[in-house]
Amino acid sequence: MRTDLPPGWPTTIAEARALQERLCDEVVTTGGPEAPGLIAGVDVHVAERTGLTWAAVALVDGSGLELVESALAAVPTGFPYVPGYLSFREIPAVLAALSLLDRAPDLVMVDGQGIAHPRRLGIAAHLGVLLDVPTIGVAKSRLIGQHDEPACTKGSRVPLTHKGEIIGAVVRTRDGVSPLYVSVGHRIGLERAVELVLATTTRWRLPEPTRLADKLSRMHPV
DNA sequence: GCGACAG
DNA sequence: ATCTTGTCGC
Repeated sequence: MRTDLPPGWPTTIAEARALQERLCDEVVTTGGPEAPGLIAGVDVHVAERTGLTWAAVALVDGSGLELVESALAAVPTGFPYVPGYLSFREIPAVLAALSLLDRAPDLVMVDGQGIAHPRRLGIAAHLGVLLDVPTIGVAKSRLIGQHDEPACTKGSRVPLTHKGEIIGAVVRTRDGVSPLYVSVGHRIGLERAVELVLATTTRWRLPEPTRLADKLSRMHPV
């Protein structure tokens, strides 16, 4: 798995936008692992006080959903939060954390959008292209697109559309909780992405890989 | 010009 | 994301 930060990493919005417009053609929106043996969940926390961006990775067994390995890494915060450019703020830390894993994941679930993005390259899609590994975007709120309200029961879903395209699905992962925004990251189809998110969700709103990564990231040293 | 806006 | 305790609900 290629976890090195590519040379010429953008430092300005203009450079970042140019990179997104160039990389979006490399995203593969079909396929997906049938039964992923190892699924990684990633989450990031920015510590304002220390100027550090922490990334946590939770590697979960695809069948039993138990935690098999985890990693935590910090990198100096190098990019501001600008809607549409989240990857430039979080990916450096995420790659650092992924590089610490002993085993490579068959699938990565990212806290954020996949192709449900203005230029179809949200953080999950961007990370997938860099790693050349299947990824799914699992966001807690909407960035772009319109949709109806899904029924309140677990498993209910409605399409998320934008400019006449289906860019994701709004999925109720538990009865009565606010829905998740699931979108294709890389090397997977939307149907498979939604199936895998639901299959890895147990008793909480977030699927296990992402939930465990979130819990871990809240335990960063400082 | 005005409002929206992942984490 | 972050600031932040107790509290409402199942």
